[in-house]
Amino acid sequence: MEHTVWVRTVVVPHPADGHDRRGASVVDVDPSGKPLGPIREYPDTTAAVARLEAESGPRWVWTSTATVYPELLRAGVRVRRCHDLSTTGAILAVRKGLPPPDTDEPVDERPGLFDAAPAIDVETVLARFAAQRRAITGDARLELLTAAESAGTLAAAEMSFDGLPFSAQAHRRLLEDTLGPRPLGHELPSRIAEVVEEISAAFGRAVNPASHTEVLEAFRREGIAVESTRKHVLERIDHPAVPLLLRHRDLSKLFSTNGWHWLDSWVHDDRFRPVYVPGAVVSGRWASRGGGALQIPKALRSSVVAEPGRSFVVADAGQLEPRILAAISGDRRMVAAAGTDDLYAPIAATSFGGDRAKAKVAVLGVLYGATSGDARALLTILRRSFPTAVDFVERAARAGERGEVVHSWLGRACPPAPDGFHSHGDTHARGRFTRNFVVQATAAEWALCLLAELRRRLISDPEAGELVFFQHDEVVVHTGNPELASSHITGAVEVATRLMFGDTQVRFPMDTAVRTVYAEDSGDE
DNA sequence: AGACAGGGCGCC
DNA sequence: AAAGGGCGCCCTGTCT
Repeated sequence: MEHTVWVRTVVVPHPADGHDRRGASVVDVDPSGKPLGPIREYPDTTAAVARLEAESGPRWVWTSTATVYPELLRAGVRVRRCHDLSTTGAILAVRKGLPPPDTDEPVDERPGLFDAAPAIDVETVLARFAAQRRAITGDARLELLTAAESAGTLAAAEMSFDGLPFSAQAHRRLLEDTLGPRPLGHELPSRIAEVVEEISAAFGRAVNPASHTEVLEAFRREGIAVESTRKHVLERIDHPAVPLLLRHRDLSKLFSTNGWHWLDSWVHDDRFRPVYVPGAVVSGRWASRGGGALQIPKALRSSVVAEPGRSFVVADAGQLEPRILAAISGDRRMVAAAGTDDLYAPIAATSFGGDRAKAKVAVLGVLYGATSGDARALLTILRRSFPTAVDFVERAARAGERGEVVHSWLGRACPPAPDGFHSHGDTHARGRFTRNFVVQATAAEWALCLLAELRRRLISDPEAGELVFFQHDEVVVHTGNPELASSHITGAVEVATRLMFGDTQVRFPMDTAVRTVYAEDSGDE
């Protein structure tokens, strides 16, 4: 999280020419991006980075971690710090009101179609870095945001490379128990085929349960008017096909999304290796491409099994977004509530006669912009005792409705409203988006600072284990020493909170569990 | 045949 | 238990 004392070293790998090794141009720069010496040429990028990392451990400046770091990891080379021009550039571009760049592939990494010349030269990289430094320097929050974002790109690449320990055997057992034996070719698993038969029998005719129109049509023939096939709509219908349709949906989801084909594609050597895309969500949250890493269904988590002699420390930040709202709004009573382990309890006591469920609905309504009568009424009650917190998000909502841009705590801008927004757009939807953005984006920043600090600690204390999973407000460390890993998580929470909010009263308690299997044994929340 | 939109679900 | 924000992914159905 430090951003000033290390030397920055720009590294520009030469274009790959089909050989195993490619060279690189390397030059040290000062914090403004001015070269401190000549440009050096190295014949082997990974060897050069490995040596310089061991010697001085600079902050590496490169076009994008996603394109440079994987080949270093494959060669067994890891770095501690970087400045990722791609994700930093995206943050700065959106702050200038430009639409977020396509994050699939950095534009400057795309090789020209016909020329064999370097896709990008050192001068261009130096100029780009200098321009970014000019935009960042002097803004401590933006320094923190971009440093954390870059650290996140390293963590993402490392987690994709290392993978999440996963028992293919346990997963196959789950699939066979639930779906039947693996089908051949394009056949349906036996359990799904049976349910399809039963559904057709219940309707007295062949019905494809995956087709909304066929299902709606089938109900209509039975004299049942139904507007959609959503679960909660179907559940209100008294018909023998309903439980079969819902069962079919569950089985199909498992088969098509996390079935044998998913296992073949994403799990090798008992590691699930998803592709994380840091900062791909407008709020700064990560996305994943393929494998559905950030939507691992609960049912599948019993297949996430630690290696023998090791375990997972699973830690998620409880009630993160309401606590973030307390911190950024500075609402005195909300901050006091967020200083306790269960922030809903004091809010319930203050505003809802001790009814915790009502307090929770009211707070979530504030965060998301409740529209229903019930939740709005609760929101009005909440406002009496917590006016500063409620006003904070309502101001963001009104700014959005006017077509304005809002910012997170560290200065991440939301994308501009689309052209013609006032004439065609749903101003209330935009208001709900900007209202939620200021909280969700700040929560993502807090989590990113936590991740960066935790990563830093785990690198300097290898006994403590490795990061293997990160999902919005949750980290998983795979470790042979869970007590040590837990203590680093606690320390990282404190550092992240201080970096973001200084000496705040708001607490960010982590629900922490040590397990050999990722799945929860029990419980809610 | 391939792109795209919308319904639906499940994750935070 | 609601209902709001953000995603990814699967399916069908329709368009080119």
